[in-house]
Amino acid sequence: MELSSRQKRFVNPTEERIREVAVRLFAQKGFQGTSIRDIAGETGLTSSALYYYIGAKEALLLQIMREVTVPLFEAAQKIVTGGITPEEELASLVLLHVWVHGTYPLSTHIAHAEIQHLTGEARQEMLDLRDRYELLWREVLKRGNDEGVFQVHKSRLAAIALIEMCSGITRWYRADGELTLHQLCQIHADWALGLVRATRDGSPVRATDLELVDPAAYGLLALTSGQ
Amino acid sequence: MELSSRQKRFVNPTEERIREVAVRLFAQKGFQGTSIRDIAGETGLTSSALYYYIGAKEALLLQIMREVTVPLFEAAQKIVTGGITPEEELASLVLLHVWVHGTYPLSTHIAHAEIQHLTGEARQEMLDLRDRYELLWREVLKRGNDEGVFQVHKSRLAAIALIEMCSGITRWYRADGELTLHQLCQIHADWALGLVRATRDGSPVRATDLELVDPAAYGLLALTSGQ
Amino acid sequence: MELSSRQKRFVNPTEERIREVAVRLFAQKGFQGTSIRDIAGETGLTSSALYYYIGAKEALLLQIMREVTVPLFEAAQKIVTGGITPEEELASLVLLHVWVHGTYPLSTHIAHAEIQHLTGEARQEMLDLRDRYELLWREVLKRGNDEGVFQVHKSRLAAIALIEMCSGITRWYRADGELTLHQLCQIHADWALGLVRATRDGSPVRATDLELVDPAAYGLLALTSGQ
Amino acid sequence: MELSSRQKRFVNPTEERIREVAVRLFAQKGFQGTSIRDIAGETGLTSSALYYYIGAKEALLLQIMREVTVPLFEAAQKIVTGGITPEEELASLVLLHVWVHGTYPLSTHIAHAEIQHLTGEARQEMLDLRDRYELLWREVLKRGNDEGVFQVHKSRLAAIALIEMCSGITRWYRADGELTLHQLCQIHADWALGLVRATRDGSPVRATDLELVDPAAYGLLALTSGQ
DNA sequence: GATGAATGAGTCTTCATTCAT
DNA sequence: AATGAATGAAGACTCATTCAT
Repeated sequence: MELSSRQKRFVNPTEERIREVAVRLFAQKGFQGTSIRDIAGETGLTSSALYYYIGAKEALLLQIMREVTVPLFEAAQKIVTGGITPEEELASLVLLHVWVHGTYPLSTHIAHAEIQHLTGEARQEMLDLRDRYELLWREVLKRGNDEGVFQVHKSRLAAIALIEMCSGITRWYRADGELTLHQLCQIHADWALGLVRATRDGSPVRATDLELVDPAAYGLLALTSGQ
Repeated sequence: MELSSRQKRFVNPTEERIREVAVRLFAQKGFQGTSIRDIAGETGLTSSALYYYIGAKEALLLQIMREVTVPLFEAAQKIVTGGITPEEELASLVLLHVWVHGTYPLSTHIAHAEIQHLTGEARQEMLDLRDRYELLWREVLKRGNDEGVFQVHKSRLAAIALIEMCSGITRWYRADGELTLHQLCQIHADWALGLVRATRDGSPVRATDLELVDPAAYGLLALTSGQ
Repeated sequence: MELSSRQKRFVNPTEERIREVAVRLFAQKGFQGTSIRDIAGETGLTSSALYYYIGAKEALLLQIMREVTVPLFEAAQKIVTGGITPEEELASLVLLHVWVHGTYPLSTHIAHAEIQHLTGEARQEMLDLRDRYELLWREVLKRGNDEGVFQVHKSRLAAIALIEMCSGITRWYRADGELTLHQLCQIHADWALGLVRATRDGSPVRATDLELVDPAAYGLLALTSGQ
Repeated sequence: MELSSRQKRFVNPTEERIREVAVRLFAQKGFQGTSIRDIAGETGLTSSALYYYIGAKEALLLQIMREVTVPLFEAAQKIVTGGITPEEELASLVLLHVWVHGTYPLSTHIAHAEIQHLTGEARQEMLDLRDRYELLWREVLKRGNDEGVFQVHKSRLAAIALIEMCSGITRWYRADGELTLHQLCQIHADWALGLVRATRDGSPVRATDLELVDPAAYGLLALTSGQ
């Protein structure tokens, strides 16, 4: 699934608009449930004009997925190589994950739910990325376990369970709730530390004990759409 | 979404076969991605024959969803009214949930992922059921909190987080893995107790401390398909 | 290119009508120049009804091609194994070819001109059939040469040249001309004998010298359409 | 079908490149099967740039056809008015035809196969040219017949048959074969003389008996593309 | 219990072409 | 001399569904 030449250039207002609409519709009605004409209609373009920009419906899906999963993965990589304790790493991963999923609940939901509708290389690319992302979590769990800070066997399963738990937020969170996204991040981090039964010096580690960087400060995502 | 007269009767081998195939295909390719002809083809029926049994594609989806969510909800209700401690209730809910999701990963995945493709009353029915199911968990959390056994505020959020965590298993579990489903249930129950920071008499509650009924013993689901 | 199950059955009036129309349109406007809607329109069917019968546009083309090329090839095979002289064989092949191309000028023209629009196995099948057909002619030429009846080197080239010459008739012949198809067959046979400089006992062989079976007598083609 | 002002100028490297690509693609995939974007892609131009040069897709086809059919026709005219014997005329026509078709197999194939995709005047122009070309052959045959050199009645049919026979070469000939084009020309001329049963002074006329100008010497075609 | 035939609306996508710049 | 953006019509094909039999 190569991007058409048009797509390689820098962002362009029409492309942005298309992506915005597509993200909204894919999230609402699913990839298969959204027709090219739906997107064209809400964008104010003809469906042939859409093809000038996107090349194929699947390419649009891939683009939307990449836009949110690639930066998430890269930021997670940086956390893991940062010379901090396992509990800090885990909490940071949670903060990042929840922050990204809370900031871009639609795109992240799509990235999670529509992989099956990619085909060929594109699908493999996304599956690989997901696997590598899970691996990062898994290694943090393993190290925490080895150092006696966590008590969680089956790190692969636990990684999946933790990620799923943190992704649940996309199902209900919208920016105008009573809790700030920052608070939500903290709460989830604390849950994760509880789940892995993190203890340091005999007493449970709480999220509030840790000094963590607010993921908003990373400025890591310059997404123009994909809320 | 009324069931056609035919569908009210007791299970019938052809109907079962249809549901089996549909479950497999819906899980694999999504509801919209699966055509009536796909199902007919794999069942060995004509698509018009299918209509004799199912009435409409959406009715088939609803049936599949109900078949797994209704018994799950009813069993959960029984747990909650059972006069046991909050930690036992929570652990039992987890056991039940993981056991059902591990036993019927395809159907439960569909019930989770395809609600958006139901319309009208059917959709509302499923949304309500999901809400009421979440409410059961939420109340357990609240009681645990009130009794000082759990430390988890935001019980609504925590309920969702726990349920999502326990549902992650459908993404990878198949019956032939190295862990038994029984072990998986225990592991998840322990994680849940950790997450809510369950303590009794000053020390953390572990799943192994509790005497719980094996959900397999409930015999609660007589699903004929929908693995 | 498998035929859909529908197509395997015996001829059916609707299918026949479709094939008739398709043959006429493909011959007139080319395969690519003919749309499914064109065919549907002239058949009085909707384009979706068409798909019930044909499965795919390419399958329709393949069917039309097979219907005329397979019987032609099989009849040619019988001629070549018939224990007659090379000049009789050659003349018989010409008679057969001209007769088939005169009787079904549209289908044969399509079979000749549209091979490139088949893909995959279907294309290979038709190319192979054409090659094997040419081979039959070639072997007749070679044997005639070996026996000193013909003087034509480069039998492969000559075979192609002869076949092309005899196919030219599809460009102009329609049943209502001043010449009967029977006369046309004879004329072409005589040309072919001249081209290969057939001589027997020192004098040129003429088509009228030979006793040949009228190909109409073969009753070989039961084509219902495809004139 | 008027040529745009741009096209009337002398050949230009970009135009040549376009024609080269178009000839290759039209021959390979047919006129309708080749899109303007295909041509643009292989030329390295945008499709709008193409329009600057060609005006319309059909004009490109007409150009390609003219480029090869007009010089062929004009050269044939010169042969016929050249004060030579009918057998020399016929052989010369064959030499010319085979030489042109062997030298430009793609363009000649297109000129033969895609007439139906021209419309209006352009189509008429090409049909007329083809008819006038056939007429030249026909008159040669008639004269040969009248003079008792040929024995071929139905000169119109024979003309078509001969032309088709000589055109068959485009189906397989490429410059790198074992036979030179010169040899091929001779062989075809000899076949033609055999077909019409040319005899002079009681004995068959063979191509090698005649002194003929090598068509390559005419220098008649200054085609820049269209191999 | 089941099917062959059919439909109308819809699917994604490509087409030749235009035109302001 | 060339292009980026756009379009409207059309392309092949699939959809869920119906209904007489």
